[in-house]
Amino acid sequence: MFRFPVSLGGSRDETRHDQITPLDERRVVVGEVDFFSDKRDRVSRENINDDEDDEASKVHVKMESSRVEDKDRSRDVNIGLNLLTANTGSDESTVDDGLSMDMEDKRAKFENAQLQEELKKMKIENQRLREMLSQATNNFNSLQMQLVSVMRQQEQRNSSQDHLLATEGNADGGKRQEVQTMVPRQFMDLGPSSGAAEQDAEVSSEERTMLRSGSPPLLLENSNPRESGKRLLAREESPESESNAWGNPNKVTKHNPPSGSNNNNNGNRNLIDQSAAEATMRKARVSVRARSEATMITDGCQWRKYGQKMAKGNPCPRAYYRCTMAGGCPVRKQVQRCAEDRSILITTYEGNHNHPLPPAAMAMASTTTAAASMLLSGSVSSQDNLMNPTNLLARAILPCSSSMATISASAPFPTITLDLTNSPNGNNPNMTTNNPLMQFAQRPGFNPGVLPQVVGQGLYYNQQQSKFSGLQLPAQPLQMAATSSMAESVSAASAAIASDPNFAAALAAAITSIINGSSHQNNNSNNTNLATSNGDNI
DNA sequence: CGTGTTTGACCGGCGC
DNA sequence: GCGCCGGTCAAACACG
Repeated sequence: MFRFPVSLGGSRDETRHDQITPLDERRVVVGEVDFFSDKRDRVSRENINDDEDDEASKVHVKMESSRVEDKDRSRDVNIGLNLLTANTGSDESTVDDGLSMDMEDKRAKFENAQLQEELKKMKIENQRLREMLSQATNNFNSLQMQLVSVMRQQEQRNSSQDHLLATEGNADGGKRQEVQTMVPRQFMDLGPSSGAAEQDAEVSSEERTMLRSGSPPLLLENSNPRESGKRLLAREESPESESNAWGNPNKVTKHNPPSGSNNNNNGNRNLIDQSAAEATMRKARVSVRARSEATMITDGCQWRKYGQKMAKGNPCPRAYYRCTMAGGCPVRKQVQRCAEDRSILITTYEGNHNHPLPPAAMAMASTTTAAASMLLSGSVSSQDNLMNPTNLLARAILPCSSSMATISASAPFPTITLDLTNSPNGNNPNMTTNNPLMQFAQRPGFNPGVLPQVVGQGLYYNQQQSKFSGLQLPAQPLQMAATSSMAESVSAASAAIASDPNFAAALAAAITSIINGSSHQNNNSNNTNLATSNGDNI
């Protein structure tokens, strides 16, 4: 049996932090800093509320509703009460004695109050629906524009590919040129999808490998007797991770058959494409810059340090960590202090978890995964250190400024950097207020069980999940996941939007992921722990 | 004794 | 081919 804590707050450290004053917090040097603690959010926005911190979601929901009620109460003064007394007065007999008059009056008031309560609820619901509609419309427009862009790119690619096939003699050079021009789109297909894009993704992935390694990806493992095979195999902690191709990215590409015939490898195409996509996903990195005096940020996962190196150009050593929550989990992270500003901690995540995550870990995982999905889906420009200002989806998920999130697709790995060190308020050391991803993850009402499943690429549950039977995550057939998860994801996303407009940002990434045909398995509806702990989210 | 950390060695990729 | 560099391994060590 393997159960994760259901508290949104995650670790006990957070609970402790909840009890200390900001002054204490400054004094205490913690071992880790948790960017997804909802404490600060609550302190800043809900300091009036003295509710217990047992369940952050409940607290938040309570506050939100009370806030609305306050707002509506003021409306009552203007509208409701006057109407109420006027109406009752007109309806009642003017010759009644005072006692019955009072009773009737009270009853009428009570009824009117009830009606107004209903009215309030309907107004709130109406407003919520409007927001949903607005968000959905925005996202739809963004996606539509992106779709058009993608289709255009595909057309260009197809035409250039035909040209390449015609001039097979110079295929190599031609491919290189093509790949270079297609860099922003080369990660387009992350999962098993249909259509030409799949083929293109496969091709471009292979070619990317060729470009990176400088050698064809074919049979390197066997062709290199110089213990490369031994080395590579030794790097895989478990046969599972190797079998599902979530291990070393280099190795993954080496397992792929040659891309010599970049079309009609139908026999293995799905497998190849998936491997390529997974390899790409594994390569993608999400870097989080945040101010912290601690040695490592708390992201809810368990990490084991496996190395430390002095990186060039930085006097601070870089530490390498591996996720140890499950055997063979390919996720790794690097932690290093910024050379310019030692108070900035740079944490770089790589890979995807192949096991269920506790709620505390889902926050960070979903954030980084959303960013990675966005990066890999081509939703953002891969121009180094530039966000394409015309990319609406990228702006939807990272609308604040280009200084907050930077994309780097330069070799060796495409990396998206979430910079949490710049605050519009200037002095907030946690710097999360202008980051929708962080806002979303920080919200007390945030249901960490929603996004990870919506963002399909993110929290990858493979067949190893049978080890974690305590989470009631039965493996679903892939096809079923592809169909049912779609509807459930949309439903979950809608629900989350209703509770939080900021969810739109995450939804943008989610939709991107879905559109890209990610082969995620939907465990949201099955994860009773998460569902029950945050069920009163709306 | 089990688990996690440290640290020197090793490997592959890449540029010259 | 060589050297640099990032990343990883694994033996030694520390700790509870």
